[in-house]
Amino acid sequence: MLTKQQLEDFWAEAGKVYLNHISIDCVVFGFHEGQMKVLMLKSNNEDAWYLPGGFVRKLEPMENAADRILKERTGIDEIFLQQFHVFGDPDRSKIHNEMYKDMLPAEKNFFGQRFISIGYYALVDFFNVTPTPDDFSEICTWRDLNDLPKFQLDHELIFRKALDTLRLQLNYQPIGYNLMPKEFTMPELQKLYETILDKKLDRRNFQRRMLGFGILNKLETTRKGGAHKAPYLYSFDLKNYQAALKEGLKSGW
Amino acid sequence: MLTKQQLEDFWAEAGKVYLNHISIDCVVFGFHEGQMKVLMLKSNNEDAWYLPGGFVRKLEPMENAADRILKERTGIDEIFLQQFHVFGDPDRSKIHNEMYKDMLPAEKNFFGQRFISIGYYALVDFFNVTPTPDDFSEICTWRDLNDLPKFQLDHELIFRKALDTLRLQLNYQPIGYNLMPKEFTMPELQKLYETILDKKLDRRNFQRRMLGFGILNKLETTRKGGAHKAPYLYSFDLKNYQAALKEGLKSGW
DNA sequence: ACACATGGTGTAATTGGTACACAATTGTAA
DNA sequence: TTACAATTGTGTACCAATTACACCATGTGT
Repeated sequence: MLTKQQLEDFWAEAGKVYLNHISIDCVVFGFHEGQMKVLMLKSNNEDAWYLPGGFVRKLEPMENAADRILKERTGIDEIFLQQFHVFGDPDRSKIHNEMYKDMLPAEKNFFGQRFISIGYYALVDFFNVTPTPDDFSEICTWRDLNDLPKFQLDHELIFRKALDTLRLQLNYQPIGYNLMPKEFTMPELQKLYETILDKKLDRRNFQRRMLGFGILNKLETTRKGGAHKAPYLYSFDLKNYQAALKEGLKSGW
Repeated sequence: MLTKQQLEDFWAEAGKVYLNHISIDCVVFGFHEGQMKVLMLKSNNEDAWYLPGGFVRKLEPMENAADRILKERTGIDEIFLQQFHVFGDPDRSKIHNEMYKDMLPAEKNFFGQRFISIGYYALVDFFNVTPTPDDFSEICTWRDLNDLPKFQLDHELIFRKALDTLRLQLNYQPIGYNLMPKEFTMPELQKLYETILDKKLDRRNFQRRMLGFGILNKLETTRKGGAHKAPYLYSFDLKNYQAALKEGLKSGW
């Protein structure tokens, strides 16, 4: 929760800069050590976590707004973004709306209005991100999908919908390319698919099918260090990948 | 184009009733005599066609707004609606914005602002619809997908995106159920699939696969009248259909 | 040297999709 | 009445894809 002074500092001018009633919420996915992660922020002085978000400048394209918001949270310039759903329930930010209503007169309180929020999901290479809190948060960090905190407002709904969308678009969007690092092993890629699809896949059939798509380059090197046989490294053949996605990766996982 | 008087009558109060910056555009699909149709309106005094649309009341849920708008255009109460994309380009309604700018002072001209439009697609039974013009149109009617007029603003983009979405969701949404009448023949259903997928399908394999899903009831009666063998009539088994859609109709069309 | 966990490759059995052939039904024209 | 054209209903052989599993290779710890 903000003090009255903060509220005035931040938002006295907000209504002049940003479009009223419109907000953006982003679900940023990363993948690290075989686990899917989502970027979240923890409210100042509250045990409530929320998704990176913000507002749209009066003349700014939607995509630019999402880019700008995520550049501030991650440090990344060109980020893979997809609009996936609009969250427009009139009561979705009721708690937020009422939180500050006694501090500021309604016409000065940007937070007091109804917001229709456009949901974007983002896919990033985990190692490129520098999580950076915003003005209302003390922590910005990756959270494991198996260990999620309590969400603020309707942000759990937004997150779930993003994950569902990811699952449905797995064969039509360059999801592997954007979530994996430049070089990766086949078991690592399989883990990503298993997490998104939420089911086990057969190791051998997965490998054969993936290679069959013709979208991977097998590298000379192997990943040393594990206590077992060193797996080969692969990279995506971006050109072939994008060509294959146009038709959809013909596959019923 | 409206007169100044009309503009004042309609929109003097609009800013008090509707959310600023937010609009809804709907792509209403119907199916009749083997052809896909889309519901469109023709502007008063202009050769420009547009999609049914409207605005959201200050405290109204988005879905209710879309329902309300379509009830006015079609007469139908409970309509199958799916949100599919947001159109937020700052210049998307430039023509519209400037059309009335000299008639009314900016603060009174609801049309003068930037609109972020939420796109919904709707699926209706052709026979249940009574196309009804709105205040800015002289004609409201079905247009064949093979004979589309010139679109106003970015409405062609919206229409295309809706059709693409329909294609992608064919195995996950009750598209057949909502577009076909209660009783229909197999060739009629096949025509629908062929239109949405934009390709020919094998008659015999289509029939076998459809029946294999277990989502159709074969009726006793046949459709007489054609100059050929009378085809059987079918109806959807809604319960099985919805159960099957949860998993997605496993099929690569 | 050996066990063990993991990665890489091959193969047989099954399933599912494709491409047809052929019979049945209906209205029309000779 | 009969032949015919157009369309629907059903079956089947072939090919491709998926699944389930076997076996070998490689690196680490004992």
